[in-house]
Amino acid sequence: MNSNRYNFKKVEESWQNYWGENKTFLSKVDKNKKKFYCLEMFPYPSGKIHMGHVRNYTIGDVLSRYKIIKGFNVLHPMGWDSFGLPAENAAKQNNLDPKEWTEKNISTMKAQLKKLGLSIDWDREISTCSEEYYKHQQLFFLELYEKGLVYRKENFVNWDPVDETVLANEQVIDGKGWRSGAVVERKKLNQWFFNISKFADELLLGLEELKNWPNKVKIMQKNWIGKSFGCEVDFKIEGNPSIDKIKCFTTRPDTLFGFSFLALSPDHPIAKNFENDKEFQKFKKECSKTGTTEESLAMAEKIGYKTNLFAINPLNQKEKVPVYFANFVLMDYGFGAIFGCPGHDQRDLDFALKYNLPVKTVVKPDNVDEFKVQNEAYTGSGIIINSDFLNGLRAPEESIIKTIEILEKDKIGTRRINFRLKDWGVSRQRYWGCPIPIAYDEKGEIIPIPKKELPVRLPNKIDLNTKGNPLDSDKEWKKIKINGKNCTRETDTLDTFVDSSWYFLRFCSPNNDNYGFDINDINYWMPVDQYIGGVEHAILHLLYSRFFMRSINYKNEIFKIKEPFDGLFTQGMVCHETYKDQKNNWLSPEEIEIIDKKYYKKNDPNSEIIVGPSESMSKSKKNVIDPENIINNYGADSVRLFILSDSPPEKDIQWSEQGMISSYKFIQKLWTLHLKIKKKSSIENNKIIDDLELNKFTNQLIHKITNNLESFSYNVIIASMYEAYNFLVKYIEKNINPKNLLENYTKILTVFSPIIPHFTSECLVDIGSDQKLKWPIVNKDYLKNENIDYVIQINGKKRTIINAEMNLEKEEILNIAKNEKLLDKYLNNKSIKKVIFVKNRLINILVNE
RNA sequence: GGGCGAAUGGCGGAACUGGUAGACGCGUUGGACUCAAAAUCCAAUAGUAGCAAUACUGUGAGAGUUCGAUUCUCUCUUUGCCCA
Repeated sequence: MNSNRYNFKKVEESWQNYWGENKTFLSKVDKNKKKFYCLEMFPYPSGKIHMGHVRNYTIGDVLSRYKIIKGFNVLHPMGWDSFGLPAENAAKQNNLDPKEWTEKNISTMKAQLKKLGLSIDWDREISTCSEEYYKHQQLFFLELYEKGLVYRKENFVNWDPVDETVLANEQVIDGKGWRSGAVVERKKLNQWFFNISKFADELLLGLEELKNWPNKVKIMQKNWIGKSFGCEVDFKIEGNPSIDKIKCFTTRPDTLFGFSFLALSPDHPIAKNFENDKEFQKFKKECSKTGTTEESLAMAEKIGYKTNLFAINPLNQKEKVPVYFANFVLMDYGFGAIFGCPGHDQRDLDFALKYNLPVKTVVKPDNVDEFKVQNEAYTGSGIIINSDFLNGLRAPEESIIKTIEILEKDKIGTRRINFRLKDWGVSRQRYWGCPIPIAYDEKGEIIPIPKKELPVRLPNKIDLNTKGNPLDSDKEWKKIKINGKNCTRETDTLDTFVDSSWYFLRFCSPNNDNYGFDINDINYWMPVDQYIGGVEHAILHLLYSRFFMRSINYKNEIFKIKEPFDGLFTQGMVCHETYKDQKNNWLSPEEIEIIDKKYYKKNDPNSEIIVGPSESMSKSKKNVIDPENIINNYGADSVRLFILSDSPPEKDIQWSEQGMISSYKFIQKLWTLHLKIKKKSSIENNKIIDDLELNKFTNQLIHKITNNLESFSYNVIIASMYEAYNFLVKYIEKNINPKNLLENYTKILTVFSPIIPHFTSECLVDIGSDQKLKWPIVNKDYLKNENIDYVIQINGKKRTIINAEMNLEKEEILNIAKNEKLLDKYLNNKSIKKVIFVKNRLINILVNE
């Protein structure tokens, strides 16, 4: 019996070797074939692959393999997003070189990915930290600089005063540095920016073309870009002769008569006038404690500082309201100044209630006579009231247009479109990133590094334990002579999002030495037909990539691509239960054992374990399952099968050991079935006619699996695989036609092959099939059944099911129903009012009660 | 605080354009094999009542549209994700 067991280790290894040696997945430009570019988001080489990778790359692999069998010329590459902070941190901690650390991780992870049996063209492997990659990126940077899409300006960063370093947003926890614990300050620094906002409107419009993107991602990007229509309004200021007026942006100029204060960002230029005011300084410090994220601003209590200034209502030049600095006004949005209308904006209302400012109602909902805003701002539509000459206008549609007209006529305001999207700050004060190819002369003027001197290489030996930016403290590296002039290099490196903004182009021509890509390759392979990755990149990475294509395309005759990703699929996370002991320490699943449905710490029957909810696998909660162990124990096909089986790919999946084992057992059962089929199909049998039952089943199965492959319903495919197994186990017990069995079985193995490629390859060879797989064509005749179930409803309630011929007419079904004894009690002595008939589906008989 | 989703047996989930709710898997229960266990195989499995045929209830809650709603509309509850 043991000899009949399926040896996944042997089989999987031999097929992985076969694919590697024969370069089965090598892709070449072939203009006679239709291309398909399948790309999964490339991993950061953090050390080992995790279950999220397994899921991501399995989904992509199923699609790639399916498209290959369908006859497409498939490009399915893999690379490494290998610059970034973790390498620098790990290097600091263990006194290593980030490069060595990264390369070691890449080789580990590559070996792990290969064990999954992915259909990847490894000849196209790239790594963003390699000179071969980043030298092209530096050239792009210079080209963008020449086109005026890159500029330098001062901007705020999170500054850790103890470590003397700039912190990324995720390194700021509760307003403190993650490492030092020091209260983070806001500091102004000169930084490089990509002019993404230049393309704001185009990026917004482009979303409409992306038919194969999930709606939610498009909505997120739309909100991120945040186009709003409104106008800028000048408010005359009294109280300080040097301040004449303040410009505000508003989307609701029609509520101007409801204004009761003017609020400025603490960073507004006017703040200079208050620099010496101790109260203001205190207030500003208080504001800087609130984080920079929108969330923290929205949640924070609204605080303000009242100035001695007053603003005058521009519409009637009469009303005067106080001017405040307020923590909830952002300098980056509009002009860093808003007028507060508490009646119709919740934030303004919160502020007004706190500082006892008047609340005026200027919009009244329809169908209400008396209306006054109390504790909740009214933002809905209605009629303008209490607003002098605006009274009676329909808000917001009519009233906004009308008010802007008036403001423009009186030259106190201008129609204006505003975007929330800010320019992309790409400077990072880090070592492990792509050096920015810029230098400064002795006067501080910007001197681009001459293109022929690229790449600007990172220095090899560097002390990472200095305070501040390591490159900045490398005095030798910084020195450079350009055209005989002594210059200093830029010591910031590029945000790693720049690296990932064009890597999909590089995959098309990974070995092109003189430029980042070859235009002929791009024209064939791009755009990516299907991009697959986590939803956490829904905004930044995808938007930056879309921008980067436009920035290359800008003032460029040859490069035509604007949208890099034609199709997008965002997969869910892999989750696992969390465990804690009584001291509140996290425990990993390996430390747990379950006896009689109770959880214990291994070898400790007295321990009590608190089982927490299933959450996304993370090292900090220790609820991680190591894919390599699982692959070693159960094999790649079983893991692939399980990771696809339990949930739809776009939703979260719960990791379950039980589920994993059952997938493993299923592969074993399939093997047992395979051996039986092989034996059965080799026996001569005098039955000659094709077996209708099997042909029907196979064709319906192919039809179902094909549709579900197209719609990413991979979990339903697995269900169909079980159904196929259940069917075949019973079917082969019958007296069958061996030739027909073999034909159908080959087709079934073919449609299983994207999911469990090692297993099906082995089986196909075992039954003498050649290696050239062809996706079976469905014979539509077999999709129809002669007999189908008709649902019989009486007054809308299902009463019985009748199996009868297909395509029966209403009267025929009605007659059958009338003769059905079961229905007598519902139909006898009743008159039929109406009959609803849906062909080949149901009949609903309405009778008088 | 805002934006966007989701809610179906004990659990994960399925259900074409409104037309048999619960496919498939896990778990559970019973049985076969075995000295025994594991493994494997067979059967049952939404709830309530019933020996059964069958009947009633049932897709987070409440309403609405419809001959018919898991599916469409509105209100609410809970929950998840995202916010440089």
